[in-house]
Amino acid sequence: MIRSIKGIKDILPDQMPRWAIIEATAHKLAQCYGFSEIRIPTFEQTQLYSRSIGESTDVVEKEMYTFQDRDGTSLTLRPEGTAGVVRAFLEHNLTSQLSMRKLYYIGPMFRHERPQAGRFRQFHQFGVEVFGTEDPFMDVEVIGLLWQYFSDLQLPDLTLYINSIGSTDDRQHYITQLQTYVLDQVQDFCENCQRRVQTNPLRVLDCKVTKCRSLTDNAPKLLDHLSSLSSSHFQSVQEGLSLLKIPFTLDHRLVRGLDYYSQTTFEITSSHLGAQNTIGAGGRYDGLVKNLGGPITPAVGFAVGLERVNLLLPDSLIPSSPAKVFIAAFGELGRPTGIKLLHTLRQSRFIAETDYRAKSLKSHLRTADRLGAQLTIIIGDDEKKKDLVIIRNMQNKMQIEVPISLVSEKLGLWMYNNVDIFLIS
RNA sequence: GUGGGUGUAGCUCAGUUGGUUAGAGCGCUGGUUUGUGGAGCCGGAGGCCGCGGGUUCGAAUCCCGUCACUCACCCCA
Repeated sequence: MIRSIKGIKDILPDQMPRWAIIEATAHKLAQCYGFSEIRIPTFEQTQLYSRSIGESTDVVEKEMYTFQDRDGTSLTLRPEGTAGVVRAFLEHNLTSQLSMRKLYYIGPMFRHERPQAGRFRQFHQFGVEVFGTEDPFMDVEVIGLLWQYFSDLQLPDLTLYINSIGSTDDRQHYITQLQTYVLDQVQDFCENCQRRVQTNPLRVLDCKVTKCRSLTDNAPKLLDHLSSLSSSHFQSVQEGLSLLKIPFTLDHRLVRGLDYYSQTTFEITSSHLGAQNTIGAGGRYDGLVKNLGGPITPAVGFAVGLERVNLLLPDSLIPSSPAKVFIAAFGELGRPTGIKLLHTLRQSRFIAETDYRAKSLKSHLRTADRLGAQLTIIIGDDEKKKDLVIIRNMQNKMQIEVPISLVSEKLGLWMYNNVDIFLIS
């Protein structure tokens, strides 16, 4: 048997109502905040990702699905959304049309990681990007949208962490200080950190090993080394969040793993998720558009892991399925009449179903029950001869006889106008 | 890439110190007045016990390998 690829999951029908809510809420909210949807390709030239995410990041170094096109160019399945959005933004000159551009996307992303709770090789993200303003209140708006999204979906026990990693210059200065601090006692750090202090020094800060954490507790803080510009930007972000009453926690260890981030970074985690507990995260990336060959354009955005959202989504949000009608048609005369009625009802957009395999009324009713039908229309030879059908209320077993020509009308009254047709007869 | 755990019916799992035709619950299907569903009762279908090798008179059970799933490291949404 051919199985699906490791870490790549089917979303089966019973999960679809959950996904429908997750996506519908994203669309509704993003548009409410003034964002327009964009659909970008699922694969691009490899260099788009390596250049924007960063050559030495884990994502680029060992997690991308990269392959050769027939002409030899290197292509990659998108590991995240921002790079593609920026590329489209530049390619179609969305810069010049408006001074500010707000875009959102929903779709699958691909990363070759070892699967784990809340982590898959194909997963889905909802993300937003704002181009063209460095106003700290736009950071607040983006974080506010993210917070509102989770709160609309009633996800439990969330914490918002924020930090600022400053400008490129701020970081350069800070990193040398951090390195001296770490190298001073480098043998006390874990192997990973001993390597990281050279390759990606900031990540030493968010090492999970307790020994490393206590060592870095006293390390110089990035927040103390921001330029006055960066510092006041971050100050304004915090004031904005307070103004909107969005609770947040400062976390000086919050360092994003993708190279393009600058200034504000943020992350929302849930305590119900296991090891992969980040459900949404993002930040500013003021340098990326220029890096990819565009004009200097400040930008800010986030991405949400929708599988993780699904893990937290309470059942109470899933709407009950709409009313269904089942046609129990049997006998030489009843069956064709019922099939015709089924067709008519569907043309009137009733949700109607039958079971062609069922021969007896009993088996019809059993299927009706299993499908969760609210009403069953019984039509056998006896009914056909009188041009009647029986409508049975599956909840209370009440039945009425109705002329075939009036079935649609009666069903409409019962379903859409709340008329109890079983009492009136 | 590195560890730990788990692989028995469609699903959730039992299976005793190796011992005969491998079990349960749920689900599916049929019957229980032949035209009235859900509950009860009775019956039925459905398993190369993940795969390959080894030990043994005998392996679902012990050993080795392999694959898959899963959790964690790592990384990130």
